[in-house]
Amino acid sequence: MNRKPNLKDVAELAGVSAITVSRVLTHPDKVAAKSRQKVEQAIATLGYIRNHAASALASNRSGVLAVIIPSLSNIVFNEVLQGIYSAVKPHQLQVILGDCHYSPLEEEKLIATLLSQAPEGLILTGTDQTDYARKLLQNAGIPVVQLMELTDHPIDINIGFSHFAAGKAMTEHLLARGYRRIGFLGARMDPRTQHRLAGFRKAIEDWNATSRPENLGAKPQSVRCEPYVVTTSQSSSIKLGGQLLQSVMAESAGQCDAVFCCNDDLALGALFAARQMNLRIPADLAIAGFNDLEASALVDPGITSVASPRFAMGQQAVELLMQKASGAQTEFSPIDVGFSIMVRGST
Amino acid sequence: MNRKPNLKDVAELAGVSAITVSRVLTHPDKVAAKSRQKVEQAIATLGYIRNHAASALASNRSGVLAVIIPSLSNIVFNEVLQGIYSAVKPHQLQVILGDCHYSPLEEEKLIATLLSQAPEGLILTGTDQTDYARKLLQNAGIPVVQLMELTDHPIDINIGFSHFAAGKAMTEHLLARGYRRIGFLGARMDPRTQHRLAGFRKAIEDWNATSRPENLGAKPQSVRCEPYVVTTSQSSSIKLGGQLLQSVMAESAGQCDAVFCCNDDLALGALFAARQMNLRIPADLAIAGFNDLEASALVDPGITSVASPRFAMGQQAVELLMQKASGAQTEFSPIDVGFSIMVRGST
DNA sequence: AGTCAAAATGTTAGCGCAACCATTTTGCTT
DNA sequence: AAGCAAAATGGTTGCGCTAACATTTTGACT
Repeated sequence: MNRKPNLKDVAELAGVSAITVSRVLTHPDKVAAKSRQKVEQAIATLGYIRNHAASALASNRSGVLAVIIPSLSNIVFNEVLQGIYSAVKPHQLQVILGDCHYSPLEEEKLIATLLSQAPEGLILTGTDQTDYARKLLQNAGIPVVQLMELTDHPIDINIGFSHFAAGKAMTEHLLARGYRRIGFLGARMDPRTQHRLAGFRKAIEDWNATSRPENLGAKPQSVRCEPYVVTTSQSSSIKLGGQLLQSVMAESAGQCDAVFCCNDDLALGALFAARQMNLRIPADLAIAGFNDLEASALVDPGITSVASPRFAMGQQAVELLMQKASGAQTEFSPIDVGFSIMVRGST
Repeated sequence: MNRKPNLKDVAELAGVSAITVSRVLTHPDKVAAKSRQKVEQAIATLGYIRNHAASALASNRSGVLAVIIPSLSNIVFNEVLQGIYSAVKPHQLQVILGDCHYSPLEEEKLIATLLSQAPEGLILTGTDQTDYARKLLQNAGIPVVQLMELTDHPIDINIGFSHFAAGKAMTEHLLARGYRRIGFLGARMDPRTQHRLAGFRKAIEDWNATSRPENLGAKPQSVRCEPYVVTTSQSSSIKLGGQLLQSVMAESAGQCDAVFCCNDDLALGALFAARQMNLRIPADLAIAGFNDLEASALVDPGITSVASPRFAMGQQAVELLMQKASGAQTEFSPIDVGFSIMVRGST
């Protein structure tokens, strides 16, 4: 006999019935210690490994959690993933991970594929799913988390923070510091980046609409704020940050005195490039980023950035999913995990 | 009827038998265009999604690829993963990913868990599996890839490069540049890092054992090379690189004139710290790293580092796995993908 | 010792699908 | 139009496991 041992083989060797073996694996406390030992012994002897497919089919529980992220290369999602993995462990779930490359259509296909695994739950990034994807999810009848950003019309559970508010807050910080010719450097322009840009625009619009008698910054308050927006659909990289800085400098005829980069990769690139252009930071040019990567705190000067609890978001997503799957609670209103501006030397 | 539709429901609606529906999903070319259309129509109408567990059970094919990496937070493995995901697509496989936190024991447990999914293949990082893990894998009868480093006794397929040779080559580069008081900064000290350190030691030992009449570097050749090794079990970070640089400077009483960092995170941290210590690079201190991260090329001066084809390794792992799974070939000798020293301003 | 509830174990049936082989239909050749 | 191979389709069965219910055993108490 060379085939893989199955439950029955174990049961025979242990001198019990198949269901008892099954119970040892799933509800060990429902089996008397004596039988349990015999069964465990038999399992070890045979090197038995339970057939997950059969188990899932019979029990209608897949033990699988599906996760879709927009990019494997962006370290930001790694931290979320770490949170997910850490929270998943006690629940005995396997994670099936998909990368949709920032494309709602790829995401839709992935959802369809992953749903065939009958996952216990599904964690998505962002809130821009296609209509068909939303329909699929509704029919699937499993808890779904939309992570990272907030929406007024969540599919189910929603955990994140407002990228609009964060973009606005960072821009207000730059304005408060006295910068008036502020560039926005944006790459890839996924929905969250667009919200950051919208926040940027709103902050400046509000600023210009307000007449303020007091002098708030180092520079004269009389100066209206002039935005310079440079975006590209290319994906972010450090190198690109340098290139975009050059673009914004060209566009502003060198007048730009601050740049708000849509993420820290661009900000680092801008910092390195600014040095080579012999710009003093923050005197000649302020640089702000987003995501608060480790390097941002350690370069000199440190880059002011927006921090958010990514690891915790991943954890919470799993926790709420499991709560919902076990029927404990059925409705959650969107959860705002907030953000904070980490002010450093670059502004 | 509110339950999920199954094959039979689709078959009835389409006016064909269940098996025909099954064929539309698995071997569409075996079904006449007319029936195929009817079936596809019915699938769309019902929003049918195939039950993967039942399919796997009946067909004895899980459509799953298991991957275990040592760390989600290390971007190095992300690039390997990207290669894996890109190669997996045409094979219609789902990836189940495990993170063993650099622990062979956790890896062993993960292997046992993942094997219950009856994956078509398994990709592991490194070659330091436990004996029991190796036994499990032998019994599982599926192709296994050990990735990233090479071994003389692979479990099955082995793709990687010699970290010993890379460590040695980088150290020889520093020696050739005339540095004679070289520090090694090591964190976490996983097997690959240890091999790099061994290569470092071997290069210096060889150097000191050789009498050389010619003057090869800027500094007098008569000076024996003095190694300073500082290691920690903490995991790598940029910040830690700075701390380790201080340690090695303390240990060498400030004599250290070059540091070989076991990865680029440490090297970046060392670079940032060195600047704050007002050390000129590479005049006062040379810095070498490992992994060739994007930032290493873009900081000023650029950090000399060891590059390896991580994306390609991931791809190749999947390709060979699938070849083997389809029985095309049964034996592969270890595949050395090599490495290259990217020389930059820091040395 | 007898009673009885609780704990432990067993029996039966079926989850949804695809392999296997049997049968029917199609389309081509003479 | 007949004959025939190839293509298309279908019926039956079982993959390995667990839920639900049925039965037996245990042990706490009177």
